[in-house]
Amino acid sequence: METKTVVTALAALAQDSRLAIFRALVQVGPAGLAAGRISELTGIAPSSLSFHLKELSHADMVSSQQSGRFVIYTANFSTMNALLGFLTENCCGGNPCSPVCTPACATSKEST
Amino acid sequence: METKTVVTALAALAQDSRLAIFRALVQVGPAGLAAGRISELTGIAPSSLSFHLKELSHADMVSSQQSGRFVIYTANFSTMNALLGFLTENCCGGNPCSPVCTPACATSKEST
DNA sequence: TCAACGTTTCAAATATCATTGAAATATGGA
DNA sequence: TCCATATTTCAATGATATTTGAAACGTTGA
Repeated sequence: METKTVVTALAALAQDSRLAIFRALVQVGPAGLAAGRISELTGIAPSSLSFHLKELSHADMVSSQQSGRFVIYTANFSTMNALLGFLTENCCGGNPCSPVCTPACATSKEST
Repeated sequence: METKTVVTALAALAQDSRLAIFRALVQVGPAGLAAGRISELTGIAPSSLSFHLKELSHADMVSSQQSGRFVIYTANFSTMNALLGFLTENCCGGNPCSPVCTPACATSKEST
């Protein structure tokens, strides 16, 4: 995972509305949520929500798929895990300061 | 860990200079680095560095201690771990989507 | 085709952040 | 005490982010 990518991912999460959105999606799991439902749950106005979803999408923290007239958003667990892995990488010069493991969730994949 | 705290921590890391600073501190471990040394390693100008260190410090991502005329900065591993734990919390509604463990490093403590 | 619904785009206003250089502060040694 | 070193503060500038409402877009069902 590149530093630039990590900064983008962190920036995507470093905002009240987006963190709320992302957590809602993480907690609902792979089924995801329609944009309108996210708006209801979080109280974020549709246009503002769309802006933040695009931001999260651009950071690859969420994915979307059209379903009828709904757009379903889901958390990108693989990116989340890559992000978490990056932050603990090379901790203490690579010495085993303590057992480090990569947090994982369903649908996780490889990361660099 | 409160949402507000998490946003602050994420925002602290979501910036090129600060991520570089933090990673340098993570990799050097508990021994830490003097401000001037961080400036050398990262190429960040002293005044800018000081700004970012204050930001990281305010987010409780780093700690500092005076040592002679040097100020030694160290990564706050406990906060980092709390942060990582928060992001994986309640994943998929609390269902065991896969083994989730809290990444850890030396000197880690409790978190909420 | 038409109207309703769900979502996104756009432009403008406001707020916040990052960088710079100069000056200030504090520590240690001659 | 005086000077050099290490770090921080300050003010100003430029750049980015966030929110809002109105309008546009695409999908569905009548």
